[in-house]
Amino acid sequence: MATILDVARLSGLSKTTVSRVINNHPYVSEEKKKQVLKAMKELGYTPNPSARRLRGQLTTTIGVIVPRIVNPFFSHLVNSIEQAAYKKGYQVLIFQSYEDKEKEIAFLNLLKTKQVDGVIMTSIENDWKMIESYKEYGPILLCNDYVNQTVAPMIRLDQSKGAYLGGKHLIDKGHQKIAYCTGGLFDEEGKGKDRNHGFQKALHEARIKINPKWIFVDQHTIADGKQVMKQILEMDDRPTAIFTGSDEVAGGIIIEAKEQGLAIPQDLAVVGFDDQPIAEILDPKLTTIRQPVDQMGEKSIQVMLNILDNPETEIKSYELPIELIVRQST
Amino acid sequence: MATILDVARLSGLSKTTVSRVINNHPYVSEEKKKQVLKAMKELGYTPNPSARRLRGQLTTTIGVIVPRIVNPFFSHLVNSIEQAAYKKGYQVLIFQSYEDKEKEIAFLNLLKTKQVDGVIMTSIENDWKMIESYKEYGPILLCNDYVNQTVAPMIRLDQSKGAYLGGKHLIDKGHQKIAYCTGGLFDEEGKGKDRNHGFQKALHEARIKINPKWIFVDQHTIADGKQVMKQILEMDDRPTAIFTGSDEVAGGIIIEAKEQGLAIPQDLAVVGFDDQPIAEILDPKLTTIRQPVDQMGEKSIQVMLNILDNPETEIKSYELPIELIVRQST
DNA sequence: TTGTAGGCGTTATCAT
DNA sequence: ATGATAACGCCTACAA
Repeated sequence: MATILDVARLSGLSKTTVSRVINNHPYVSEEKKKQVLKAMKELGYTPNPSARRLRGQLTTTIGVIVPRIVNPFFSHLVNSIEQAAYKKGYQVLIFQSYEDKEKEIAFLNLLKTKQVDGVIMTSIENDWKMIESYKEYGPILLCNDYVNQTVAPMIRLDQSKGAYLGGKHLIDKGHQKIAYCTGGLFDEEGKGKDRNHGFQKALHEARIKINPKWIFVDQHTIADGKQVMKQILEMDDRPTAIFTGSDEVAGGIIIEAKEQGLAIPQDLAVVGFDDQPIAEILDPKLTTIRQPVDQMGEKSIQVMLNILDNPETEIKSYELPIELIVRQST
Repeated sequence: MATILDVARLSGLSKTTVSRVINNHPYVSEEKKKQVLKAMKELGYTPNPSARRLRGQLTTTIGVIVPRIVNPFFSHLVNSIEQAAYKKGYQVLIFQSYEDKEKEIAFLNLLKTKQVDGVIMTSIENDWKMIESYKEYGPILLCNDYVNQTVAPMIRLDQSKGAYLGGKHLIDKGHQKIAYCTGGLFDEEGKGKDRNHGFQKALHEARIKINPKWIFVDQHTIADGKQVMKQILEMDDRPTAIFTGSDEVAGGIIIEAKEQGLAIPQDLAVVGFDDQPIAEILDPKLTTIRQPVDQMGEKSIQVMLNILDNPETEIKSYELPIELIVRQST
């Protein structure tokens, strides 16, 4: 592996001059610059990022933490972040936390050791206090997931509004018996509480009481959705509509419902969340809440680079529009 | 950021001793070991990977190149690779080439500069000759995509057989007018040629002539599939079945066909490729060729670590089983 | 069993 | 405009 010294030797100049050329510093004559460039090419020279980082340079790398990349919502989010970063000359390091606290911390350590200039977290596993302690090593930005106070720059969606829109839509369609399905819990304080609030608000406004039997928590996958549908089928008193926390769960519900001979939306209206590709693939096509993934990525990078450039930037929270997409499942 | 020197000072010992503790070397008394561990914890010390890499250590990091992570096939493949790597204490660096030659090379440079111990390529954009020149810096393993000679360890599937199975299945179902849809070209030598061969073989055996009008090249997405279906509908002489290069394209075809009032499989039988989650979501469920993603990841890591451990290992190619999954779309 | 010193490749500082 | 040198944090001969 060729080093800067090799280039220096071959071009008959000093390491310093070579370094100047590499980094586009001034005070290098055109002539010597050419010599250096030629030597670099001849040797197939590539600067060693480890040495650069060790030397304390910016890494032009941003870390992104997602729970799991196989979740289409996150793979699209990562993609949009990466695209935006690339345009600005930044690389992206993708890391899956698998919803594991320790893995999350392990990744945050990259910030400490200057492997990345900043970290974008699309989900939070540890307590914020734990994560906060890493802020001194570099900016941490929250995209998608968020905490309550504005303790870090956040790119967020009004999840509460999203759930409200979904619930309201079902009510407007004449439903009174509405089930609810979340990836989190139905606690006052747990994961997914904002969506819970929004949903509750919609029902409350219409003076509809929530039936606890129709609340399903910790549901994530297509398989989970099928399971939920099976449970519903066994009930004496069944809901006529269901609001879910993800398009995938909604998909599972629809598939299983059809399998069991139910008609969607006549026998059961279904609302998803995310507007993933699957929403248009399902038959009937899924009514869902659209999360503006591309904008989220774009904005995250914009804010992150801004902070990197100007560390004194005020910490702000940005809210992106979330909207209801009505299709055939309601 | 605390360094090894800080730990040494706090524990009243030398850098060497601290290093020994970090790396679990022998010849450290229990007592001093405890002191060191205590100091490390107190300072929140994390070794700096850049310094380690610069020093020429193994990085316990493996790079994976995929064309695009939003493609579910690749996100699942990456996932399985990462899972397998994690079990062995390795990290995975994910990189998207976006089917761009330069980006691919940029990533291969990480090998040169010892950022990763080895690279797993799930797709190849540049000529093999170009890529081969990076082999001197570390092992390059081909997983999924492959070249013709055994010039590198390869984990591959018999794509030709897969396409043959798909074509044969349609023929067995009584079809004579079979269309073909590929993500590559229909050349003798281009991308996707193995599948082309397999498909051609199946038809050839049944003495069916291929109708060039029914060949669609460079098709990748759901939108592409819809487009293909539209083209078919405009034909006077329509195929009664279609074999596609991906479940997504197949999905687009099915969605559009239903939209236009065609019945699947009565009016058009459809075979996909990959057996992605979407295959079971589609209605009717998709008959497709299953690629054993989990096994591919597992095997790739196994072979990679083996080579890392023992660089003289013979270069071999491993073939994993590919199979036809019959569902409702045929 | 423990410590000293040198070097990995780079860039910033300070000469010249 | 160019060059010598120190320093980033770590590991490992070598010495004690």
